[in-house]
Amino acid sequence: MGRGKIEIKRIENSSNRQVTYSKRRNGIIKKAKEISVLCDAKVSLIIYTSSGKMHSYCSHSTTLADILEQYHRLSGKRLWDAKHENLSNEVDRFKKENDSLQNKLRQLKGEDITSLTHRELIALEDALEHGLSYVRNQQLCFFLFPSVFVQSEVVKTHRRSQKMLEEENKELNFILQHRQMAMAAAENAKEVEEYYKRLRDYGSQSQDPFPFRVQPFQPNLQDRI
Amino acid sequence: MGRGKIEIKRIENSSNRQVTYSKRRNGIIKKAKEISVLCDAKVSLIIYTSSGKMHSYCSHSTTLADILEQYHRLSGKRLWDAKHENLSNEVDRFKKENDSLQNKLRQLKGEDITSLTHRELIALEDALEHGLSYVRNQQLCFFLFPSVFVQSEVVKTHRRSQKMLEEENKELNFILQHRQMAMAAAENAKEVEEYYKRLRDYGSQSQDPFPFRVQPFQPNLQDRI
DNA sequence: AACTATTTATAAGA
DNA sequence: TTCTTATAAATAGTT
Repeated sequence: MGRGKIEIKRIENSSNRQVTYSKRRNGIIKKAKEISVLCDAKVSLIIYTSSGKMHSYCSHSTTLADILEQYHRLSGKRLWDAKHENLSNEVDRFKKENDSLQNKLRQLKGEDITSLTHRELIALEDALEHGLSYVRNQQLCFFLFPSVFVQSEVVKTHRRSQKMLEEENKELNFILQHRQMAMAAAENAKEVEEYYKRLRDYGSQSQDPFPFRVQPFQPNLQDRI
Repeated sequence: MGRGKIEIKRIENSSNRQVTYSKRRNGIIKKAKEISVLCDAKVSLIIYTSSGKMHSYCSHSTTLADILEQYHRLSGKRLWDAKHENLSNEVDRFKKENDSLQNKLRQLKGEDITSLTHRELIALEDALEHGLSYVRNQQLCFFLFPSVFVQSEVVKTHRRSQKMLEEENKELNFILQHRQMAMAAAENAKEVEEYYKRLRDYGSQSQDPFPFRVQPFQPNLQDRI
């Protein structure tokens, strides 16, 4: 219907295509209206091009949702099923992942570990120790460079120096203790001799034979380094 | 278009209406096909009468579900049922929870912690330490009762006794060190006096003034308890 | 966007 | 329903 007959195939000229689309779209929507009125039919028409513009027609006194509901009932084709199923699967997937993550978290917190094998326990311990070392290292970084973005190389280097510092500290503390003990020992040399004597018959006595006057060094001092 | 012009209003004669419906339905579906081919358009057409017969057309290479999906996106009108929306929400919820769990896990592994505050780091460290103590405790249980199902009460009790054991061990080690020192000090009393003298002018010398003969106790001995 | 020659759809009849 | 056909409607190409 027109000046010439056309073959029904894609119109390659874009503007021609656009014009034809516009004309025929109006035509088809008019037809849809007509059939819905003439024949008391329910019609839903959705039409859009690749350019994205969408037009739709839905016969009077119904909604698209109604029509789709009917479609669903009459055709038996459940439009949403595929989509629905996908979503359901997705939910399941996430649920499972969630459970597994929760489990891992609980295990890292030391809960629910009675069922683990020895090997798994060791792996868990390693993971925790690693985490702890990173966290402590980060705390140190935080303390030393509160406002600086700390790069991992710096972190590593720093970590090393931290270890060294700790070692040094331990040594220093040891020497300090050593000296304190030595000084105390010197001052209490006589008393020490007495203790020494007592020491020899230690074993027959149940109470501690060493009410030592020397200041005892704190056994947990190293923990506080 | 026909032998006579007709007014667009409901055709009251039922069989006429049926005939017209049939003819125009074919017509509109043909038009839908044509526009979809000519203009590269996506078309969805659902049409049915009160008598219940339904016909639908959907352009090639798409499905009705696709088109409705697009409709949803372009029009913003929701066609899904409540169930669907629930599922969508559920997926979102799980996704978020998952992200948060993943994040926590990463942090417990010591990753992504540069952005944490000091307070958060301390909490993290505490969590790791707790986890570690539980895991180590469990390892001990594993070692002690390899084939027994260990109930949590037993674990707790055992943990307590382990703590006590550790304390006792520390004390014993301390006393041992103490005595070793005392014995050594007594034996080296004279030397000690000399050291003591040296100690007084300590500060002018750069090298260690205390080449102590007393056996140094191992500073990491406690670590090995 | 309007025009119009032509094709297409279809109303009425069989 | 389907076929036929006269005629209304739609529209391709043009302005």
